Amino acid sequence: MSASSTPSNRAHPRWQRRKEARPAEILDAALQEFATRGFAATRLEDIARRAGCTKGTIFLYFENKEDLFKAIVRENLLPAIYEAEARAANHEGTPGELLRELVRARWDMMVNSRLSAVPKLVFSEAGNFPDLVRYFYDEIVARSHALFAKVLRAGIEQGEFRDDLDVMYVTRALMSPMLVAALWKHSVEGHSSLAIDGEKYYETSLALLLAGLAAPAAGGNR
Amino acid sequence: MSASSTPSNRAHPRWQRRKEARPAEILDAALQEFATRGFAATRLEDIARRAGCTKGTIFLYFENKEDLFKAIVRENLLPAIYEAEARAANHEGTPGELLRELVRARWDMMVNSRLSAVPKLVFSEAGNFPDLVRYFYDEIVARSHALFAKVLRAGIEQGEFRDDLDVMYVTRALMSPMLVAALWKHSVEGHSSLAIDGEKYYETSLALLLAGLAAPAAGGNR
Amino acid sequence: MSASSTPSNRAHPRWQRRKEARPAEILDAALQEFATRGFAATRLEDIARRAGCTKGTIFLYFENKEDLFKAIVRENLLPAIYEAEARAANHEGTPGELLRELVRARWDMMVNSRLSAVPKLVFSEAGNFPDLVRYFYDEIVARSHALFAKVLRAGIEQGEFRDDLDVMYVTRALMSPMLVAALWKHSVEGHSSLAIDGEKYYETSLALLLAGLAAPAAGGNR
Amino acid sequence: MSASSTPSNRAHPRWQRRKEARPAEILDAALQEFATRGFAATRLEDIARRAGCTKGTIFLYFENKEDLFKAIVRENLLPAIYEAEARAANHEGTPGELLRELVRARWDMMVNSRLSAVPKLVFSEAGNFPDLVRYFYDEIVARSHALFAKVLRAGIEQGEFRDDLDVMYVTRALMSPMLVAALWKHSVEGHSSLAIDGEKYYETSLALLLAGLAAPAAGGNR
DNA sequence: TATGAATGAGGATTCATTCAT
DNA sequence: TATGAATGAATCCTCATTCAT
Repeated sequence: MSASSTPSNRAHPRWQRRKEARPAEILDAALQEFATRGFAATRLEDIARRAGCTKGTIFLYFENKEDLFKAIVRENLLPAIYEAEARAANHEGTPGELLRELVRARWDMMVNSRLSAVPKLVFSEAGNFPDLVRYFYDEIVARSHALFAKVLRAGIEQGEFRDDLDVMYVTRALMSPMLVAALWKHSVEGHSSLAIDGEKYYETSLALLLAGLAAPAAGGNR
Repeated sequence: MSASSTPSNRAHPRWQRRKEARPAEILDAALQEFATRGFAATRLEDIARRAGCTKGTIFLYFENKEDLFKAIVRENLLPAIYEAEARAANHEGTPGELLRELVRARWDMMVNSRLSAVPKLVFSEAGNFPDLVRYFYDEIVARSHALFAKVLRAGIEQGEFRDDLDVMYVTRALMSPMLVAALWKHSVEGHSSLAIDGEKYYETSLALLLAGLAAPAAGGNR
Repeated sequence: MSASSTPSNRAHPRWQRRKEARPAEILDAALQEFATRGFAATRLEDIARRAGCTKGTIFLYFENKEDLFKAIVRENLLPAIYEAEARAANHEGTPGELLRELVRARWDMMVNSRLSAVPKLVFSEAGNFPDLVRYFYDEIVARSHALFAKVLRAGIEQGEFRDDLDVMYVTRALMSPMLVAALWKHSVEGHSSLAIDGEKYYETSLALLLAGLAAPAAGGNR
Repeated sequence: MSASSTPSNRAHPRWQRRKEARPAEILDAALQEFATRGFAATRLEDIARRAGCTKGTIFLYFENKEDLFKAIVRENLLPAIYEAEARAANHEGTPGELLRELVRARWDMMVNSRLSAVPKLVFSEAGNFPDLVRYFYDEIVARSHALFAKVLRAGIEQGEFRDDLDVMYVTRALMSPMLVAALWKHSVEGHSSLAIDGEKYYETSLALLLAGLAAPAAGGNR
């Protein structure tokens, strides 16, 4: 509408800014509500209230409830995943170092960020949205597996990692704690007083898995 | 219609009287449906159809939909957990052996049995049934943690397990693959073609975690 | 079934007696329940419980709920009304005395007997059972009016009652307290602590109405 | 469809926005329907149709069916009763004149106005809504009794009314015809052709009761 | 004759969606 | 663009009625 790129010199900046921010605000509110209650149990009115608008407004930006749901995954996930892959591609160091870094980054995305709600959602609603599962699997899970597998194979070749395990299942083992942490955060925590220390969970899991992954010492006694 | 006077050879008696079997059949059908679609999205009619009865029949045995939901966890879980604890109490062998056995038994219960639907349900519906979360935590999670922690501490004392990790978080690390496997089974699998090999997942995870848990070799070079 | 008229010499007297008493027991239970809650809000199970049988049994004796409802009025009312009319026909005395006696008898039937539930029922359910209203009106109300009117006219002719009022409306005035007393009994009383003294109500109303009905004294100054 | 751009000349806009008027319209429709069929037998759809809206709209203004029911009594009755009391307080004249006026005003409210449905409702539903009975008794019945009793006592003191009757029961006797007239109107009338002439009923009843209430003439011959 | 498990139509209630404002 | 009153399809739940026992 305006040629200017700075919002401050518009006539009605606040209102205007809101107009552009609305879809994202709604998406965000929806993500939280859906992750908390599930798709079916979430009322659009709850989302609207959290987004600071009314039910009707949602329909200005999204076809219907289902469309809103799918947009969450679409809009939230891809940018995050592209960024993650880009960072990984630029890394230098041993496979062990790279693996640690990859896991850390993925942990921060899947557990510590706003996006932690997505895995909860996908697991919970898989039965109602098979398409979503496929999408999530192809775009997130499979790509992650490929990324991790590459690093694992490099580490095996270089003798840093043990070579008696199926790489694809090692990847899954590395991912399990993240998934559980994300789910825990959006299910047990917040609805009870049963929080866990995420960092400690991360460190303990990683310590076990990476130690278990290390190639046996040269004249080793494993 | 038939000359015979015995009702049993009628093609389709309008209904069967099955007072004894009904509640369990309904509970089972409900568990599957709830785990698949979630509480809110499941229609009682779907449960009824799967249980081989009609909507109305459900209300002969359960107060309402919520009562039915809670009964699933109540009736299914406790017997299983008692049995598991009893088995553990009678075990003889090294902590390492006992730990393997415990994990295996828990895996079979949480992943391979009909009960695998329960964790899926609890995670998904935590936001709508906080009481349930607390119940599940107290009766299942906390008890399991206590059981595992005891074995872990014994192993540490006997020098079999490393002593630099927080026992409670080691327990969580051991449990993570089970949870993910159970969730995977009831979300990704069956709604897509993305099955995983449970046994391979089990073995790989355990191999990594137990190797990582082993105390460093005497003159060790870990 | 049995030629014998004494129940005591039957083979299974108690059970047998029950069989014959059932319809009446059910009708009676139904009358109470319907009068308390109304037709629609009364569940057949409540009636059954009060009658000491089960739902199914009701259908052995009555077509359906509506049939049961109509039977109440049919079976209960006519015998009572015939008896009342017979008693009135045999009376001797002044119109004033006869009127007192008629009112008293009607009061006992409509307020003090089990039948007091019927007027409550008829008023409440008139909208749902227009036939019933017509039946009740023709069989009870109209006949009563005719009976009372005859006595009133006799009293007027003999100079005992004043002659400036419409006889049919005098009848209604005489009936009003009975109706209110019956309704009160089955609505306000029993659901609150607001009982009234029926006899006092009777006496006061009658005292007022009969005094008001008396012909002005000869050289009267009323 | 029409060339005009004003929506008002469309044949049938799908719905009308009538926030202000709706509650009263619904309440009024509900009063009629409830009084006709009773609470349980009335379907919300009937009320909606009569109110010119759909079922859903009712729930915008009332919690549920029961709330709607209670609102009828709450909203309709109190304003009427306050007004009635205010009018009585300002009256001047003999107790006899005041009594006539009170009865007339009450009759108009209880028999001739839209509110005549309320007594019918209260009597019919007393068994299902004991709270309502208590409320109705305290707010309407008890207050009316007090008002009438005061006038009656004044009349007795001034020698205008006879002094041999319990004032509270005289009040009841005065009220009975009104109640019966109101009930008649909402039960027998309209569902059959059995209308009565309200004014004649009023006059006859009052003539009898007031004549009966008059103190015996000085050298009287009662 | 009596029971009560099972049925299924009916009605209250919820909430995504529409649309007048 | 935003609102929120109104809608009506969808679903839980009740209960009269049936029928195997």
